[in-house]
Amino acid sequence: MASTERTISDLIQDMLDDLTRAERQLALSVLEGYPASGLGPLSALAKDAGVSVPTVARMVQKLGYKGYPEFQAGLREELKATVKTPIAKHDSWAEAAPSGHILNRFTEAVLENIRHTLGQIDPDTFDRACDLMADKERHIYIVGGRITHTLAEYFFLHMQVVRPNLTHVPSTSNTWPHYLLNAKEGDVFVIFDVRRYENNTLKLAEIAKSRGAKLILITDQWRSPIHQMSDICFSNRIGAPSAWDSMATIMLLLETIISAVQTLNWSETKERIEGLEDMFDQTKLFRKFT
Amino acid sequence: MASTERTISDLIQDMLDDLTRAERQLALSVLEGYPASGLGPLSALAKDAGVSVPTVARMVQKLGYKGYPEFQAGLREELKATVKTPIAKHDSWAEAAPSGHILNRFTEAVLENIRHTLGQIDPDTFDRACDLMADKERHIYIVGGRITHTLAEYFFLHMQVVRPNLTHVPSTSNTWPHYLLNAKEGDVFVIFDVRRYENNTLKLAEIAKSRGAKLILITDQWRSPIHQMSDICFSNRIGAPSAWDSMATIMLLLETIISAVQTLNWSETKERIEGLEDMFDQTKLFRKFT
DNA sequence: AGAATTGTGAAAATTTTATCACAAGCCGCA
DNA sequence: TGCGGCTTGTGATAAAATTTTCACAATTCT
Repeated sequence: MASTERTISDLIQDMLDDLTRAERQLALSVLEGYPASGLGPLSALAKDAGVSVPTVARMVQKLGYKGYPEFQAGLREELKATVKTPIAKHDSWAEAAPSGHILNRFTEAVLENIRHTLGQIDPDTFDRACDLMADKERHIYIVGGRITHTLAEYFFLHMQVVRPNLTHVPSTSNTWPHYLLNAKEGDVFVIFDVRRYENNTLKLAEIAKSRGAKLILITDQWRSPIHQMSDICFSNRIGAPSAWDSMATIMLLLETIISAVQTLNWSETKERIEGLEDMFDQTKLFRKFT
Repeated sequence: MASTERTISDLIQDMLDDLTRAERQLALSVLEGYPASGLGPLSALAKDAGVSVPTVARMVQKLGYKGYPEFQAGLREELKATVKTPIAKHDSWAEAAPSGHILNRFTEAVLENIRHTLGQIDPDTFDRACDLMADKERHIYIVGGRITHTLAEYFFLHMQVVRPNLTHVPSTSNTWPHYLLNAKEGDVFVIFDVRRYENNTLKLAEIAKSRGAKLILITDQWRSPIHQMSDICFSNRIGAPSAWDSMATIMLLLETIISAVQTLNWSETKERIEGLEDMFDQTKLFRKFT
């Protein structure tokens, strides 16, 4: 490389703060498909980023290039240089950090968790679970424990938009017996229980089961004892280089479920979502869609 | 042309034997600086390979492309795909599910998010942030918004064990002005703000800043407006095939931070953890671990 | 309301591509 | 050696695409 070690990507990143809306939109688009997106025609890039052609032209000059072709030449130069590096292997995620840095170690572990967890999920079971949760006739109770109640809440928050008829039950609270009074046959309990498994939650599961409810369990690889009575059980690998376990994989699973359920109920929940979005939409950050 | 696994490089190599002298010369030149050399102007490539312009034009058509631009488009396409980590290209994560299944689509998107996000984190910044959060002299305020308050709570929950002196402030609540009364110079605000950015949170950040606090912002790729006044900013890619964004990447980041901070304070953390464990054991909240 | 930013549409300048006819070069073969 | 057949380069040119720039309107921000 002729000039310096600084890549165009770095250059753009540093400028990111001083850019205006459209420019940032463009910059992010360039970084998004880096470097391929910058190697096509200018007009294609503009359309891709959702900005106008002149914006791209102005931006390129702001970056210090005389014109778009020169900018492209820079990208190609860089590309040629990186391919030469034998490091093409991706053993480091935070590329700027040494491979032993916690950023890389942790990420590596979580990815391994994801691979393991997803590899074990039976899609039919998954679909069945989603069907259950999409069924608006059934009331859904979402039960979280000491650590998992934040996950439960997150799940609740989103499911609330997708469908009516659900309740968030913190198993740590002592009010949960009241909720159970209303539980009826066919209702669904989505129960979070990871180590150390909580007695409260177990009790709650037992009672719910005895009342004829369906139990969907979200647990770890060692499986909460609840799994013996649960109808559907998702076990997630949660190990991490930390004093605690990682819930990131569970988060991924939850979001996937939300997405699936939302799709199942799409026609009916679309309006709910749009209404909500409108209510919360205060930002002018994005161009209006036309 | 789109769906097959065959790269243009393969295609060229296979043809290599049937080519004439000038064509082979060209082909080798393309492979030499693959793919950068093919992404410049046709004339540059010709000169590079030491062949004439028409030779390149003829060759490209021999490869089955309608013209040089189309050939370039193919290269770019390929480049875009290669940039995806081998791990992310794995098209079936839930191996039993078809590759179009939401389980695979969502997972792939999240992995791509992780790759992007981690790739942009500067490890020095990360370390600096962790140092700040490990400093027990500073009081730490953790601020979440409408969606992110669950993340904030999760973060709070764990940081609480690692160190004293921290407060969880839900920006949605109207009680937060009270918290600010106590904020003093040198304190740290960890602020969560993803689209759609919340005015409450922005106001809170402004006031905190004006009182001399350090601001650590956790936001999305578009960056909350708060980033202009923040001392440290982590931007996470959060796009997903869903009506909502995915917080899984943020979760990963948070857990990594927790792990790093915990390591910094280990001697003290250890005792706190043990104390906590004892307390929970005594109250029999958990089943015995065997 | 005024300033800054951005998009529109278009036209002009430039570059790039595609092609052509033809000469020059290379090769095997008699 | 010299002859055809094929390949390749030259130089020129037409066609196409791309870049660059402009003025002005729309918009967003302050």
